[in-house]
Amino acid sequence: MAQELNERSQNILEAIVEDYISSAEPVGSRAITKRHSFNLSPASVRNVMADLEEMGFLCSPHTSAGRVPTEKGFHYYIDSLLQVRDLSKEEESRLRKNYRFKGMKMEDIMQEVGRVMSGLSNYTGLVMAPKFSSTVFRQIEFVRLSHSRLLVIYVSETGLVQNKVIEGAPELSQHDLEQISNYLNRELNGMSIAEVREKIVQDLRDERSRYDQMRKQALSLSSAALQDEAENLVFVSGTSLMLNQPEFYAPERLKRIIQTLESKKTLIELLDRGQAADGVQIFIGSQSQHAEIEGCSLVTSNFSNKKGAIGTLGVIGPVRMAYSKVIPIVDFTAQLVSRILEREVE
Amino acid sequence: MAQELNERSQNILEAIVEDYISSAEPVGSRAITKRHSFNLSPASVRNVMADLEEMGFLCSPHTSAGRVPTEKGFHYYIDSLLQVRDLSKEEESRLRKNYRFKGMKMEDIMQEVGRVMSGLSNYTGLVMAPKFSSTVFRQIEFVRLSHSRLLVIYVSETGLVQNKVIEGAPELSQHDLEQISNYLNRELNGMSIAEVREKIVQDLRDERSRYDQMRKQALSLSSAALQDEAENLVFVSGTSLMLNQPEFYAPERLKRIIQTLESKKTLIELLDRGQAADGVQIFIGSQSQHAEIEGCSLVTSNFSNKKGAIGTLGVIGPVRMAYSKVIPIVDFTAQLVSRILEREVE
DNA sequence: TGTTAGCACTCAGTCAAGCCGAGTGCTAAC
DNA sequence: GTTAGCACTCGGCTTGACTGAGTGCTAACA
Repeated sequence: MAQELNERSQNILEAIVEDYISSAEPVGSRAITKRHSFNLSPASVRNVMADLEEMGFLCSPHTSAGRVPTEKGFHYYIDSLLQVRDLSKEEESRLRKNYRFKGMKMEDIMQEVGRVMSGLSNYTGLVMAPKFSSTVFRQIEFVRLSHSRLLVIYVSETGLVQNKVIEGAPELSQHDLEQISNYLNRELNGMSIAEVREKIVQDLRDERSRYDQMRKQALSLSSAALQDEAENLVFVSGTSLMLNQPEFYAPERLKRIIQTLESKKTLIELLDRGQAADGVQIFIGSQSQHAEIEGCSLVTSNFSNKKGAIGTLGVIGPVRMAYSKVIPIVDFTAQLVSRILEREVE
Repeated sequence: MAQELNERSQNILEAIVEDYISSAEPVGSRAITKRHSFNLSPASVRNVMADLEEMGFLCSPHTSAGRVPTEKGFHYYIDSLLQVRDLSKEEESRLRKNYRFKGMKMEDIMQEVGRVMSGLSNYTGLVMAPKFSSTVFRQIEFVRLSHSRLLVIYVSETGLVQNKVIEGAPELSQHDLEQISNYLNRELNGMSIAEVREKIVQDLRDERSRYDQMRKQALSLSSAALQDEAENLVFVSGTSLMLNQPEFYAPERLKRIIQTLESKKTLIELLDRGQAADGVQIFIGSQSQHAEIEGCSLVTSNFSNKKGAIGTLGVIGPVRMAYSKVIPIVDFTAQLVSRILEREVE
């Protein structure tokens, strides 16, 4: 896979990819020699381009139309040619100025992060909040809504609030509920939801719970409340920016993409895959293995706190994405959000 | 405005509007005589069409292109020609089958309502939850997130959960907070948020609060918590369905529309206007007075419970909307949601 | 007097032909 | 190894002819 290219070929491939990124049009040999000063004639560039095409880095949509980088070409560009420099202090602080989180609850922060990332990059922003089960339990409250309906509210350590309605349990009074929540708040303090789930299963098997009525009720309530809880919260910002991309200007395609952004199911799968590894991840085109976002690339990074709550954020756009601009933005934002989760920044 | 039309003109106008709704193409005289059996020749229809055009109900995009209803034409159609029959029992129950709300929390119900409405109508669904200030207070809880940050959670009587982070108040212990929430839960029970706000202002002026420390703290905390709280929750479903409409297939237009659906600000204004009156409201095209959704119509209806919490839901699509199908859907859904708010249906 | 057949006219859309220009590959000279 | 030159390709644009859907007008008809 990691074919060797001599320096000239590398330079020309890089030039083609960058010109294509900014123009969305096939790049011709003359255009290259004009925009970049290689001291080479178009004819020589053509020779190199022919080689690159043979190696599979480029392809031409038709005989007389210049070349377009293939996915392989983009891969090579990203892996070997693209130099992402870290942001300078000034750039960082300029970026940081876009973010205002003071006094925001968790969902709003996630929303806002997506919005800003999208605004800075000019592509669609995605944020997946930490899986609920990976967050650390902070507090649970019960509110009786009606005779048979009970609202359960959990708060995670990071301030993420989840709530759920459960049916049944009409016999418990507000007083009982308070006792139960006090008990649970004491018992479960500092555990992750995943651990809480485990503990509940164990405790329910435990001998003691057969005799301690309150304990038993508490466990079965929280068990019901934790069942099939929506695991993922995904925030999408800047859907309309997809319309800036000329390559998406086909009715059916656009519809599929917008549907995908709307339904969030595919997005969760995509972001989950990004979560497998650390640092900035890049999925180019077909790598994503989702036909509905064919022609899209995804740049993601994880954010987390020390307690193991992991979320993922990123940017989705055309394969022809301005990676050199997007990567530092995603990288920086992920770090920033991690610090927010740790409450080092407010 | 309410011009008189003889029966023949009415029939022809109705036929044109309906043909145009289903085809999105200008309607010609021959097409009319073919699809509907008026026992009239195309030539006679043309005479009538010319009159209708002169009166402003129709217009022709160009000399040889059939006629398209104007907004005025649509108005007349809706006001005088369209007969919306109520749903039959069977239809109702068929519609009802699409909805499953059991065990859902309020936000999810709102989401789901939008989704189903959109799916049934094939247009984009909008739901605006009752203004927070119009909901009835049920319970308030405080959770300390960090030294200086406090999470406030309110639950409304309908089970709507709102939360907010407030800064400051580091001196209050968890015990203090419990006392305060107990106090507030007792004092504010059954009041609407608007009333709560009023009460807080009055009470803070009240002599007693100067001497009662806890009372004072409680009041100032809840005052901070209620300040500039996001009033409106809007749910949009089926954005991608906008792409089904051929008339929106222009880059800039589509972008504006999707942006509008995304930012929600304009939507709130629109839905607020719908809230002014009871029953199904219809805003046709320029009536909405928002250039960014030029060419769109909006069908809305309010839902509410007896305690005065009012929300609005509806459907947005092209002016050329299948009103006869949409209106009963919106109407029925609004009634259904009202009943859910009253907890007559679960 | 209202209805309709007939006719001339208009105009968007389609299709083919032709031109243009951007781009290529090959070859021969430097 | 580089490059100038040249023949060739092919998509995109323009042009013009044609088609068909539709109109308005007029004159004849019931």
